[in-house]
Amino acid sequence: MYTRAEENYLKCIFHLEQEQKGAIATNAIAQMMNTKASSATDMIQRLADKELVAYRRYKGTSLTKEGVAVAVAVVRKHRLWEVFLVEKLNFQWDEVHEIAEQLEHIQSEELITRLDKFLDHPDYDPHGDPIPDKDGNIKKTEKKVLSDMSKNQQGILVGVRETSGEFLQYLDKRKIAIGSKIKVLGIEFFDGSMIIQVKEEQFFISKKIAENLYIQVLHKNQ
Amino acid sequence: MYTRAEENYLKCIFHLEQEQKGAIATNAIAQMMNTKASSATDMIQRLADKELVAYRRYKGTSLTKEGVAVAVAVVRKHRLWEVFLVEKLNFQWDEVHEIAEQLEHIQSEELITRLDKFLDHPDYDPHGDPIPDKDGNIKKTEKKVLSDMSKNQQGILVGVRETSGEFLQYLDKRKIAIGSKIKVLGIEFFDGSMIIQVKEEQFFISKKIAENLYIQVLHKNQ
DNA sequence: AACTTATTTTAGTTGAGACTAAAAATAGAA
DNA sequence: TTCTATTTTTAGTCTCAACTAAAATAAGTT
Ligand SMILES: [Mn+2]
Ligand SMILES: [Mn+2]
Ligand SMILES: [Mn+2]
Ligand SMILES: [Mn+2]
Repeated sequence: MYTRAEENYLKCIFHLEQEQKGAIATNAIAQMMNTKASSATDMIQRLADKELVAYRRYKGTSLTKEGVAVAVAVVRKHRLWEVFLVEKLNFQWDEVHEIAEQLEHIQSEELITRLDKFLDHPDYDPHGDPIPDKDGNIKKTEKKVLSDMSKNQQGILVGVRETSGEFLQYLDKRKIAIGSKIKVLGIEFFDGSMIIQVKEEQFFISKKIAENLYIQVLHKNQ
Repeated sequence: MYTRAEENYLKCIFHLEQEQKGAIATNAIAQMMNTKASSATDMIQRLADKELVAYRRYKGTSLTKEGVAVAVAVVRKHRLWEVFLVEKLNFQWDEVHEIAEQLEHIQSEELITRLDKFLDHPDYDPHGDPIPDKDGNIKKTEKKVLSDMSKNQQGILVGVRETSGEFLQYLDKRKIAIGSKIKVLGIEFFDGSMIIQVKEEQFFISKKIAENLYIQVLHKNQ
């Protein structure tokens, strides 16, 4: 078994590897972990001793096979608990992350197996992120960020990048949710802002918002 | 917020206070916590600094009002989670304690409020122990241990003292469960063993078993 | 009361995981 | 290439929660 801190660092490195290719900088890890670079170095070295990461000083860090396995297991637990909180306890999707940050560290294979079954083997969490299966396989949907779409394209909102309460509440207020059909009506080239259509309503959204919405593009006949 | 270790010590002291009156000996705490007396002293002194316990060196420890409140909140969480594990995830009653030991430390008022509602505000956990309400009130039933009952008395099994897997499986094997009606058919004065009747069947049980079964005594007409 | 034993506390270490400050390495600019 | 700014690592310190060994206190026995 690994400690809570070890699990959190592994998960952090895993998420960073999803976004960038190549070794992860110590500073990036420290920043995401809300800690100092020296603390990150410290932990990275411990993880390297345990062969959970490959680490070359000054060069960066990457997860080993075992490191990935541990990280994915934690992500699986996190997302399953988020589903539980929303589906069974009726939390809003912006309220569950902090609690799942705690629940993801509960150690019991059997618990997760049964929770997964109780939830009817969900494929996605409330934010549209895929839930790894028991063997660590992650169903990856080819999605693009809304800001990369062009005029008149349309698609389904399948996920969000940001998960802060403020952002999710911003979406709620506009009734934009996972599964919403979104059409790009116009793009302002100067600042990347957009006019989009969701159901009957049209919204102006900044580039910053558009960069945090994952869309599965629909083609003509869909 | 208190640390996991602090919560565990407070809960431990709480349970000891339920069984004995007066200040709790350091050794008793150390023993229940599976640690050394010196470690217990250390933590007790920290708890005393935070005014969670009243402590007089060499004399013993007792919980303050605040200490009781923290302990009861942890017990509430522990028992609610046990109900969840048994009622919703279909665990056996002997499998849930270890997992609940972890879940009881999850920090979220809202989570417990919603879990309680989801479970339909249960009064007792799977082992027959009362679940404190949100304000810390514990419904105490006057129960006695089976070994204190006399011949021909009968009652309902309302709780177990031991919660080890071996003991609970022993009961399962004999189909003795919370709610079972038990009648004392005979007592052997030499060793305190008993012959009891449960439904249609009769069992011989040792004094040790009888001391770990809590019974609500039924009178003549019940 | 004095001696012996059991309990409890103190003193000193350890490891995990954080921190600050200083040193070392790397990358970018001149 | 050499200087400078940035990144990263090392060294040393801190707190929490455990440990062992030794000292202090309490309890029990003769
Ligand atoms: Mn989350
Ligand atoms: Mn999520
Ligand atoms: Mn329990
Ligand atoms: Mn219980």
